[in-house]
Amino acid sequence: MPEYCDVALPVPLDATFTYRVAATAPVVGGRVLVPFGQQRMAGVVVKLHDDKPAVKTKEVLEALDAAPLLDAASIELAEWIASYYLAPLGEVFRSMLPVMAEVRRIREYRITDLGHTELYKASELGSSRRSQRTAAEQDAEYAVLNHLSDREVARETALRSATGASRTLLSGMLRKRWIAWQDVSESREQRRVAKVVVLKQAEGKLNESQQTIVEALAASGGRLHLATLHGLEISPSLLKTLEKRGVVAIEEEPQDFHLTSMKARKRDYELNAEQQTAFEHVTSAALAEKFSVTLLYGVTGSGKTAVYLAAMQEVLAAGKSALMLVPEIGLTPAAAAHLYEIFGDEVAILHSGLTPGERAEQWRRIHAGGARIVVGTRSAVFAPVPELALIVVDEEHDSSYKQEETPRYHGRDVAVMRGKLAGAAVVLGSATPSLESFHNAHKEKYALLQLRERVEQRGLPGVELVDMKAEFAETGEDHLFSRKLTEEITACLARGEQAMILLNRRGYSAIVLCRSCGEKIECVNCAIALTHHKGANKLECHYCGYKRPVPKVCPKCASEHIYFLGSGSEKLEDMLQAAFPGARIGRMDRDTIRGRGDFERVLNQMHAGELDLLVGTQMIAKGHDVPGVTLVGVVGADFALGFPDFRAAERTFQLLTQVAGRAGRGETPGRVILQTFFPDHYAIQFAARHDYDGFFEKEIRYRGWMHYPPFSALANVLVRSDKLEQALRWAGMIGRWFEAKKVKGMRVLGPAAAPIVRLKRDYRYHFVLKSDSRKKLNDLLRAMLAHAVEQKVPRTNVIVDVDPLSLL
DNA sequence: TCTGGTTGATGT
DNA sequence: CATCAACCAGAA
Repeated sequence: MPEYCDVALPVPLDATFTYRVAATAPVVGGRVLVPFGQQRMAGVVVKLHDDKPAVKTKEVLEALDAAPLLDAASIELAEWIASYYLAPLGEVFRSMLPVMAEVRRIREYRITDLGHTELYKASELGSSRRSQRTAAEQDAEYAVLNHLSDREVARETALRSATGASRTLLSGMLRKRWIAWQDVSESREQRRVAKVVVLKQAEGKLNESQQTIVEALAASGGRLHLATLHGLEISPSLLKTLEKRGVVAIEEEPQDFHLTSMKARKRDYELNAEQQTAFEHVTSAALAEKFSVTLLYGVTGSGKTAVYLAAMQEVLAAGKSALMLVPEIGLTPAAAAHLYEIFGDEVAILHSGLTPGERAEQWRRIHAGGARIVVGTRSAVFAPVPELALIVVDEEHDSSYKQEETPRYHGRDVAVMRGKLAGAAVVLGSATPSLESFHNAHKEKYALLQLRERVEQRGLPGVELVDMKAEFAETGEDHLFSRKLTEEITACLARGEQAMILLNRRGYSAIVLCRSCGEKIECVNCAIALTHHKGANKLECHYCGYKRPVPKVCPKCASEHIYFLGSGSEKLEDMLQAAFPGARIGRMDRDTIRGRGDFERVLNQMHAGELDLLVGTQMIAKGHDVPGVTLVGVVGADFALGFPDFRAAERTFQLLTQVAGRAGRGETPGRVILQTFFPDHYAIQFAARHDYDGFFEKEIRYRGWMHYPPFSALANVLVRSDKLEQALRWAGMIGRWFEAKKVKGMRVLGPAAAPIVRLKRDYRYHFVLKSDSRKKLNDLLRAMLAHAVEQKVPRTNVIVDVDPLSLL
């Protein structure tokens, strides 16, 4: 047995740690519980060896897995992510393995000699007070000392509930050395147990109802879940009696992971000619047992999902596995129900609503081979399915695939790398492919499949542009919706049809302004104007969540002339209700949709025809068919075009195309009224014509001129500190280092104030790096981080974002 | 990231 | 001289 193991721990350190192997043998790709500083942590073993390290080693406390959780390809994938995105390996594993959370954090306290002395002194001296500490505080401390003096140790949770001591109080006592603590965290078998009734002997006299139970048990092989028997309306006392007589026994067994006992029921999709071609291509790629990437570019409503599902059925039938990634909001309970219907218990659905425990349970089930079809959001790309043949990334352009915290990976790109390592087919699908993916298809790095027709020969909706500048000039009034849109909504309602209205901004009004002194009311933590939320009667920061009451007078000059400018979805709803008093209006934005259930509920109301109008933010644009919607109004979706972001045009085009695609999903053709302040902008023009190819041609040329992706590798380096002076100093220091480096083929822009210069109390400065070579970029970033750490900048205060989607 | 030790400011 | 937050180093 090797003597040492190298362990990747979930801390922001670019290193693995070497431990001595103890009695239980760790395995590469399995977890171990190890002491780390004062704490215990679970980490992943990446190497077993006999090289005595230079540093002193501690011993592994416990090997948590007898068999690897991660195979060689998964470890390689993790290492690729760590290297590509410059993230610590241990943090990558934490994202990959929900079972990393299966450690129960326990801290035990005990009283020290000093603490005993203090307690003794207190009893001797009675109530005398030695210091200015409050009596209440002193009493609380003695309560803790008394509690601890009665026993060897006490767990933190027990101690605190028994004495009511706060965390601050305990840390104060630790400083005075009256008490001491120890981390005794242990692995926790997260598995739920189920009670099972086992038939022991069927002989003997039984009454009728007892006989029923025994027969039921015998019929199902002598074992039945208690829950199943309860379902048959059998009284608990009856079972008790049988148990006492030794006829049955009630045992506990690890909960079976099957959430449903539905069998996969193959469904025949009716595919049109284009879909059929795509289906055949995807299926043969998936069963070819070699790596390939296909971009499935199909207009909204062309039936991409049917192609994926049909291909996944073939994969399943061939005894292999498939993964499907969907954007954050894409997994409604109805969609899940449909998946269960066709894949039965072969599908695992990983949505954002799962608790860590449920997530771990699903992970184990997949790992054990219990589900060969996995559908989920970003992190589902790591699902440990055996014999992976196909990975589908639906809506591959969607920004929710980018993780905005370490490790800052892109789910689509990880999917491609995983496909490469596993020798699987990867299918990227979208009606508005990202520039990167379409470019790759052009260069024939990816195969390209197109679906040009909507299913059932439905046409794409006609789009009419309304120039809001002209509208204002003509009416002399600043209305949220134009005369044209009002007219169309009126007509739509009169026909008894439904409409969706998009305003891509939350809240009531965007800015609160004092007319006297010009003061904008900003967040206390961020350099951001607060948004007025009328319903909640609060001003809210959309970045850090800070809330404050609506002021009656200006906080700066006490003037009463406070104005509310700009409009959000909340105001739009109000205005529409005022303009169309009879209409039933629903709203969909982060303020009205709290859980997945809310999303589903509003969608159902739309389907049932209980709503006439649905207003909302981009949430309403994301791929859900409501056949009754014949009109889509875009009140505001082009704000981004006013900002200096090289992806603004792409994002706006995608949003407009997606939302326009919501119209005319049923029999009746749809119509789109697109209000804009930039009627001549190419993103608007091409979106209005449903001309993705035209947009791509124009945008790709711009990217080329400007050396932006996909023609360069991009990274954003953000330096942050809660002290302005320190942020500036660190940014300056790193800036000078970049300056001195001057790598050929690399451009470093900055340091510059980040677009949001203060966010969540931190001051932020950033650099944008462009490179003609991925390797050069990666090397430079690596060297920069090493330099920053050397210069004592904490690792977490320099954030490297490779392939950033936004430069915030 | 978390923790503990050191240090310098604040205060009795 | 005690107390406390701010700063920093180290984790195997």
